[in-house]
Amino acid sequence: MNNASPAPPRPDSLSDQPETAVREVIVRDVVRGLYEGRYEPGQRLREAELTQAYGVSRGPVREALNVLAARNIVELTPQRGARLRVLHIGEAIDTLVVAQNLVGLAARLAARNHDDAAGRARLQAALDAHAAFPPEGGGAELAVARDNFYGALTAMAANIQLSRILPSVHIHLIRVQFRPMLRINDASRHRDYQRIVDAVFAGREREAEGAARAHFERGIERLRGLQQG
Amino acid sequence: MNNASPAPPRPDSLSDQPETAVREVIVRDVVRGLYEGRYEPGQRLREAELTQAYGVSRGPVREALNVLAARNIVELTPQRGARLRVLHIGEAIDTLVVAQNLVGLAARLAARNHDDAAGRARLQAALDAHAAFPPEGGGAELAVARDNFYGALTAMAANIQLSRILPSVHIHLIRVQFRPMLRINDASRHRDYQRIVDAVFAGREREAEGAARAHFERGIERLRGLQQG
DNA sequence: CTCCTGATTATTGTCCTACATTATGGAGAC
DNA sequence: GTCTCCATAATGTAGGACAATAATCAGGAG
Repeated sequence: MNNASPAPPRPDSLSDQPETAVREVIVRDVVRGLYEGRYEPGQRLREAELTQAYGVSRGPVREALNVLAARNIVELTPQRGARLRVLHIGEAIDTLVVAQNLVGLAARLAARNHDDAAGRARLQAALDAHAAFPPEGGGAELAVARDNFYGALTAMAANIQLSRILPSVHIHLIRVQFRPMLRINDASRHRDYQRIVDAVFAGREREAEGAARAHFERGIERLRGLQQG
Repeated sequence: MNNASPAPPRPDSLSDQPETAVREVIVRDVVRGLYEGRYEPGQRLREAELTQAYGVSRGPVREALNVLAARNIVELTPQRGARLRVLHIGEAIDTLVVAQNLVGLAARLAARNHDDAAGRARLQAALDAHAAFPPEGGGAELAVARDNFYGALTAMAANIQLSRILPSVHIHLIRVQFRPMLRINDASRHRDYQRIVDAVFAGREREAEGAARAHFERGIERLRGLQQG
């Protein structure tokens, strides 16, 4: 059974573990559903509905809800079930502050590994894919492209814990809720990404970290403005 | 039933959610068991054994395992069950690097809130409790005291996401595995903590962050030495 | 009319049993 | 000695049942 094939093709996802389970299917679909608008923050997730919707029994549904709760996507109150988390603005800012640090760290470490050819290729591909979207482009696919960019960046950082934790920050969920207010256009975001990648490829650690932090700083400032005004 | 009593007493834990469930009892006991040596890394966790040990059915046991997997405490392989995670040295270093950044951030934010009286009190109390242990002191209680220190620090940072994520980094699990190699004595750790607290209380953000980062830097260096040697 | 109280209902938390699916280990063939 | 095939063990899921709790609603006291 020693299959010597080099690497299993898994170009899309950040998940390292081969989660075959139904549970993961549900988890993924809920997250994707948030991107696509099928689910929306605040919505209640009743076990009965989910069992019907996915055609599975309550066991896997409950497990999926637990996973989603662990990832802070749903709020789980003991006898009252699950509800898709609603971020108020303060929490969104908190999230961005944490993400700012972690992505900054990722960029710094990635720059340190700037001679990793596979990492460079993946990062460049993710950047190109992100650029391919039209300025008014789609919601869910763009979100996935952004995830892939951050995934490639953290992969190049070669820090397992970082790869594990950063997705759990769920930057994209902020987007789902605050898209109208943030209105960062795709072009400027792409410029930010490009700047990060340039610094990373050149091995300039501090510049890479700074560029990553600067990108988040804008969103933070904008949300802070909304909070006070 | 609108019980107007102000706040339920929960002074010890970082958990904000009132998890009544059996699941959480198991999760907590496994973590504590790791501190106490009842469980050890690499050990397999069979559902049948856990159902017997805790006197519950497979449902809650499986849910607990999922939660533990989400917190990176157990490794869950699709058809082969759960196993308490074994960190090889590289992963331990990765963990400390991430923790270094996050705790540094926490210290900086805490310093920014240095006028928060309640936060100061809690942090001081945690520091005192940590100091109360004898230099050769107990394992599990000391680990809890350390957790409380970081809990108080992040609480004072007043960043919800940080409070949520930092515990999931599970710095303490490194200790469980690498205690013999690390041999940071309690006195020097306490000095580090004291330095952080001093800077925090004085509101010196950069110094607080630097002190926190320096504390982790030692452990990282030590592990790097082990890795190469 | 409002507020409080008690019963009804909906939903979750847990248990139990059963079966499908998949890894693991060993027996036997070559 | 290596390989194939099968028995065993363990997990993944289904489905039904019941207890416990929260939300809801009806009715009565003031």
